[in-house]
Amino acid sequence: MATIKQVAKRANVSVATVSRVMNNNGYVSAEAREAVERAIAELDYAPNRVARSLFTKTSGLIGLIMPDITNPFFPQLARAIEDVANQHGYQVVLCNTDEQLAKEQTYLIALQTMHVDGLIITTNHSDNPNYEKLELPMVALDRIVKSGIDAVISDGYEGGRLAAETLLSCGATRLAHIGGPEHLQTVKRRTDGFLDVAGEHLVGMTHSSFTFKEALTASQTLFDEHWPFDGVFAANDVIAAAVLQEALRRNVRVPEDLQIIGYDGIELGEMTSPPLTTIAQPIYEMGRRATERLLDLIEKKETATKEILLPVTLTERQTTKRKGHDT
Amino acid sequence: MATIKQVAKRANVSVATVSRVMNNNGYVSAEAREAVERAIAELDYAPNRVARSLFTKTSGLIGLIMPDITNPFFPQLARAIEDVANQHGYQVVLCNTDEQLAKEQTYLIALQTMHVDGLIITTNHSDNPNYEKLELPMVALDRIVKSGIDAVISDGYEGGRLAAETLLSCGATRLAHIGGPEHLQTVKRRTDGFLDVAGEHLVGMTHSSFTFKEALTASQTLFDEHWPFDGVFAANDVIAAAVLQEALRRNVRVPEDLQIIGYDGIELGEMTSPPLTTIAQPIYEMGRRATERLLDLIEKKETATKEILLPVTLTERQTTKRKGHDT
DNA sequence: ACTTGATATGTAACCGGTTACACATTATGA
DNA sequence: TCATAATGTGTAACCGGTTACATATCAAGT
Repeated sequence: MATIKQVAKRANVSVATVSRVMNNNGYVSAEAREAVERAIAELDYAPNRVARSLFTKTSGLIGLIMPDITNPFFPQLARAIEDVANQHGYQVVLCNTDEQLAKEQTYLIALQTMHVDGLIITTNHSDNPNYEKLELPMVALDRIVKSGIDAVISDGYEGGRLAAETLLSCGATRLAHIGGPEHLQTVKRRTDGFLDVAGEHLVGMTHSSFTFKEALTASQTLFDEHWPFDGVFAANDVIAAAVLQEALRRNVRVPEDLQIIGYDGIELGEMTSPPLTTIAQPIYEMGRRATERLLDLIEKKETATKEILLPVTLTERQTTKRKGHDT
Repeated sequence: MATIKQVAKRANVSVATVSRVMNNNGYVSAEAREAVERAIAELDYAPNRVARSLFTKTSGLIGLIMPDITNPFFPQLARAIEDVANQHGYQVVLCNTDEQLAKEQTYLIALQTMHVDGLIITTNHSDNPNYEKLELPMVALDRIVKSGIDAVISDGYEGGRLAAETLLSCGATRLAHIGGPEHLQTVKRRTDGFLDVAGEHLVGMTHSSFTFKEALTASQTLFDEHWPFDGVFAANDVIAAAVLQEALRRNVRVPEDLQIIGYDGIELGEMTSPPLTTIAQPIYEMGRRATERLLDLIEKKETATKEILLPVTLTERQTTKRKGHDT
């Protein structure tokens, strides 16, 4: 890799001039510029970002902290983030924390010492003190961090309500629910919304983590302890898939005998048989907005904290009956 | 963030001594060491990786180039890679190329200028010349790059054979196949293995990309043009899920009337109803091995090229009939 | 007692950029 | 015509580490 010094020598100018044409600032004569550009082309020169980073204290790196990229909700988010980061010339560093404080702490230090320009956080125990003392632009995504940190979330409460309303308007009368991990506020809101509308119709409820295995166990518990019910709202699509599988295994017909609504709108929902009706979050959009916001924080030095709340929509597939207009 | 100079001043030593205790090399007296350690603790000092990087020309970063993290095969791979990288003090930079040469090229330059220590490549047109001229340790994962680049792959040919043998030994006699993208050698081998064993029994075959939507279209084509068949081998689990969905939609019973075998062994396979029988690649293991190999290349300066071929296994779930020993 | 090697530490050069500053030269306006 | 501003360019300091090299002390060996 050529260095700026080599370019300077070849173009018969000083490194300062080369730097000026690279960064397009300061005065440079037309001839000098041309000479430098030719030298750059000939040497296939690209400036060393590490060196630049040392001086400017910006790295073009953004840290992405998530619990586990393996959870099917996150890849889409990561993709959106990486896409817009990349469009703006940033790269993203992937960190899986498994929600372990110790791992988070280690990553935070690593990211800090490598001078990332900002952080997107899709994980945290809401009591995690690590972030607040960090002096880095950051935005929480699908999570709420209590102090003055920007957040991009979707309207879980409304989503929960929508799920209940849909189930009810599709003829379900005995509702059940499997909630998600209780420490996740954004997920708890789905449950809150659902319960507020379900009211008297609720006949059973349990909780599960977002792993399929546990969701299956939770589903079994739900069936064992609360059957019969004719409408289930699951806190995410993975859990919904588990409910569906368990229902089918018990020869319960879906949607005839039991209607199921999931949450998230991940691709998995299309792949089950029958495909899942779900409350879809605008996942890609959430990632995009979060990253754009972060870049604003980084580049425009905005400071006012903002919470961006995105709407959810019902994606009707085949685990619910058609309501209203029948085709 | 404190600098080495501040630590040195506080400990009443020179920066060289601080550096020596940080890196644990050179001679340092017990008192000096202790003073430095105290200063480090008091100032909460962590060395600036950018500065270190500039001198040492190593960054502790490895670049991960994949087509699309959104494709459910890749998150597990990414997780494995990130895990072992992290255990060795490396971070990973995520790059989604969509298999576009231009994007790859851009990433390659970006990664190079930020001095990544190595590359893991899970994508490429086998004719891509970009990598060969790069002087970076790298290993191809689930892909084969023709020149002398290390590769970690699983035994697709054997997997294809195993799929056919399983179908046959479970009583299928009319076999069909949906292959993957034809430019992917590792995927083509699955088809080769399958065809070699299926032989006369093959009644239909088509191809599909790895998106669910296209797979669904391909499935429909298969049914429209080649039905009846009683055993299908799909080139990956996403395609298998599509075949399953289409079969069920046509009221074909699985596995009674039609047996289906997928490939990959991703979690999705557990979540369909019924869950998919599949040829499982040791995905996490592949990611792990690739990363370990890369770190060897980086740290031990190994040079001999190696191709690591990992075995696949049959994961029997419920889209095939039980063969042999009935429980 | 004197050479020699091990131990200990500081100074300064270096990595490859950016930019403040000094110093020209040329254009502009009074 | 001359003061002043705009333009153009190079030198060197700086970012925060690492390490070669110089220097000094001390213990061991002869």
